[in-house]
Amino acid sequence: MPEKSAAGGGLREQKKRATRAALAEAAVRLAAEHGVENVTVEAISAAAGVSVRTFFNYFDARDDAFVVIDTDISARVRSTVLRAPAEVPPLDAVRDAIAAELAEAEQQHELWQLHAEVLRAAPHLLVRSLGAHMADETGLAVAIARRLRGGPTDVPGTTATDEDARRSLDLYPRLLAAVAGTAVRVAVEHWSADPAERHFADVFQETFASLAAGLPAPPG
Amino acid sequence: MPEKSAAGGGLREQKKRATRAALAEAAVRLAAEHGVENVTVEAISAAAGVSVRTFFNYFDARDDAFVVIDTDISARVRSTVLRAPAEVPPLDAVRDAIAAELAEAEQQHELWQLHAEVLRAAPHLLVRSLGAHMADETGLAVAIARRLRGGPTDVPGTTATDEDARRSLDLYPRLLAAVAGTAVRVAVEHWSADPAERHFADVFQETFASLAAGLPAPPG
DNA sequence: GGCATAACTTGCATGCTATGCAAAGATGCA
DNA sequence: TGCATCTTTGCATAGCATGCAAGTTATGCC
Repeated sequence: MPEKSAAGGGLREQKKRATRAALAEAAVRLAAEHGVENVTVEAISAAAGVSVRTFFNYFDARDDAFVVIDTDISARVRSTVLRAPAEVPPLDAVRDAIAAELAEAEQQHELWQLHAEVLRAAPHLLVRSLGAHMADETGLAVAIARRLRGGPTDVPGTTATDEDARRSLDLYPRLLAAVAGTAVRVAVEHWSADPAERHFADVFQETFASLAAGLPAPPG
Repeated sequence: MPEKSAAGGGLREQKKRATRAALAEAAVRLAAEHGVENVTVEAISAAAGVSVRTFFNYFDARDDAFVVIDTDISARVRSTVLRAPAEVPPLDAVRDAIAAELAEAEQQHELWQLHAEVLRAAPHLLVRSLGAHMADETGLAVAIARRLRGGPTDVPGTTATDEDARRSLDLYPRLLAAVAGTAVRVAVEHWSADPAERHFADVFQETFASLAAGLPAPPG
């Protein structure tokens, strides 16, 4: 029964963390061994030493147990984006924030490996996973929007193209957040098709480079 | 019991299309009226005039009924992309193919509107919708890849940067397909938040313009 | 037309997923 | 210690999803 990162306040809090982690870990290990579809909630609960009913106190749906390893990744991405120097372009800021998180995650290697394996065998879970992790796409969009408002030129007055800018501003953060998430997913999928060939970081950077260049046809 | 677009081969084929469409339409209408969570498979099946068991012959899961409205949109997009003149950049080809389909879809206005409404009220369905699009995504990626191979310069021999190009080629079509899908979703979401303010086509074009420019920070 | 075949639909049986409720147990605090 | 609060659990219930076998309907071939 491993604990989560920062050991929070009281005993209750710790126990909850431990239970959630135990359930998630049990789910992933069982799935790696027997295949996702052959793992029942009952089995997961038993392996974690709690009742089935308790499982559903922690997860809204069976699939969610396979999906969330670290709950607050998206929060960290948001705050990293906000802390980036003002002169860094938004796309770069998002890219670097995500890259940092991915590098971080690789340190929990073994479980992460299993997790990736499980997700690769179950595409519908991969969607759910990326959806869950960075996913409060809307949250990231808000962070980006805030970053833009408090941006480089600390805005004296309103310009002539004001209305036009505001409209763009609404659309742009949403688009950037969504596209970034998609890019990560594509990078992971492409890389995991043949993990040996290239480092993931390499694929990741190429993906974002293509985005930054406006998705031109590659030479060839 | 409306029929689908191009009336396919036999009577069976037609009936299947009709049944699937009836189920999907019933699902969306019931969801719009009573809320997604209050619509049972039984109700959908009854409204479509088939048994519950038959529902599951058409959809793997209840939620899938709310997600796919027109099955062969993606097929038409693919073929349009392939038919585009060779000198058109990939991103533009994809944009125009999708734009054409969307213009088409607006003729079924009312149902489409309902569908967007339902998805907006049910975030988890939107995730699932993503999943559905991902299936098409691979198909679109293949079309893009083929288009690139049979592209402008009809490839005499292999160049020096060959390996590099091949790696890019694998990643690029996937990325373009995925990002295009995401862009459409974002455009729809943004537009549907306030449909009166702008024409959808306008938002759509702005979205793809931002992509083509490499997602630079908007002026402001 | 009439028949054999393949495809589609249906009801039944079964097992898993998910939620509400109330009782019992664990924890935190004075 | 004893009270207030949160958590866990079993039970009941409803809906979701699949396999199977039997009944219906289209299709192709004579």
